[in-house]
Amino acid sequence: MGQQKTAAEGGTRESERRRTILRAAIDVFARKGYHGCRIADVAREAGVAYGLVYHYFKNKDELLETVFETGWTGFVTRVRSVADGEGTLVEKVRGIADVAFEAYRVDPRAVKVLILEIARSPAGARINRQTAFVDVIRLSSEMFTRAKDAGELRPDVDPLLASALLFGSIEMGLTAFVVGLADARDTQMLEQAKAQIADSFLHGVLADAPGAEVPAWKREKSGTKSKAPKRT
Amino acid sequence: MGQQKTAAEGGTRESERRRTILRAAIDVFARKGYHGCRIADVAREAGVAYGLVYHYFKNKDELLETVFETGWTGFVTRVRSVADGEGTLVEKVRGIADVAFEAYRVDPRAVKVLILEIARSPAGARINRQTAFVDVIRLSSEMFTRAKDAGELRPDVDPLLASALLFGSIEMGLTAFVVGLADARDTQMLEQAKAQIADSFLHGVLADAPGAEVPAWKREKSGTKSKAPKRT
DNA sequence: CGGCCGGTTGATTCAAGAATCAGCCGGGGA
DNA sequence: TCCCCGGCTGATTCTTGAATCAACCGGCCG
Repeated sequence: MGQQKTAAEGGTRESERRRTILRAAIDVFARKGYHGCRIADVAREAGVAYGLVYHYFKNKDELLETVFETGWTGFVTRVRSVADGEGTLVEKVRGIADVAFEAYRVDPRAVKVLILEIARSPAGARINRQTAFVDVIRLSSEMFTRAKDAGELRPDVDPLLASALLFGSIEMGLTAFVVGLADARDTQMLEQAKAQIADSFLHGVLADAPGAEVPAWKREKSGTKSKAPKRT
Repeated sequence: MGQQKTAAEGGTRESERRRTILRAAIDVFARKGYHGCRIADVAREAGVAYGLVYHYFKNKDELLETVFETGWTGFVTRVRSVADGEGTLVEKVRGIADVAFEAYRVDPRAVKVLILEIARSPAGARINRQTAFVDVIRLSSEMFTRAKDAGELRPDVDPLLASALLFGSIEMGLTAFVVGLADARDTQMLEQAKAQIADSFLHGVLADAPGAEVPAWKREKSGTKSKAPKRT
């Protein structure tokens, strides 16, 4: 490839080739799983010689590690900016769900790899993967702590656990798509899932108790059936 | 190994070995992960000859498969009996959280393997693992559908998604312990987590809107079945 | 008593696939 | 023009660990 990006531009030292390989790795990992594929598969997918993979990555594990860092840091950054930014807890929770689902919309394969191969990487997984994962939980945990102090959160809710539950919901919601339980082609459905995850997390799934004031969460979208809950 | 387990007693001496191996497999998988361990590790852990593992199990994969079936079917059975049994949605949700956390209390290692190695087994995962996993979601999804018809569930909530979210919450809650984010030694904490998961899922995490009636979920311990909608 | 038989052993075999390495190629500087 | 250099190639080597297998117990039955 003639492309002489070279160091001249200083910026992204990352050669085109390297990125191609990374991209191929994501696709292959998503399709056959980390353990279920060989380096040769990645090379073929990238249209590159076997050895070149090793030119850019020390070994197979570093390849996965890089896929992880690439995708994860972006996610963390966005989540952080939401969690640490201005806004009510409700907005922030919605914002975080937004970030996650947007990531999925943009690159479902990458999200699949993150969820399937890394979030639950087997115990052996050295390095920081697990750590990084935990970091986000902590990050959002702090958000909840602040919200709690502000009285936005029920006082008997543990922030750390709340944080875990939020991401658990998001992850499993996404997993439903990843696994094919729900049809990801339907953008509509993505939107709805995102909304419901935030809603359920914030307000619960129960029909409103009789006599309780009906909150306005239904108004967010088509407020059509807004009066429904009222049971006897 | 000298230890002749009094063969005279007849009974299940044969399956005794098998069970020993299975137990060892769970422990080793939990410690080093399926891919991170060799059969030799399992054999050593079980105090058994390498070859014997292959006498009882066709191959490494069948070993994992068996661990899975053993643990999972028990779980599914319990969940089913709760989901299909009598009771309000609130009780059932609590019941399901109960089942999961009890399983963890009884055998944390096994739960760890189920969560880490199987629930999210990489794409390649043959057989029904993924299917079985999806089945529970469906099972509980039906429970939610019924609850929805009975007016217990908010009408704008999708049952399938609700189901995914419930298990997502439970799983991530458990993961917090598995990963060491929370201290599992503290039985107290297990109880609290369990309660909060159900509470959050049912009622949300938000502080009550001003003026709304305050339900009694704060005292999760003492028969909270309070005033949930009566079915039938 | 002897031979059969199922459970048991662990060294040996074998395949997969990770990692290496001896070069090739093409551009650019001398 | 020729040589150097670094990205690039892919056959070869090496490691790992799964799976096999021939032999070994020790009870039990004939």
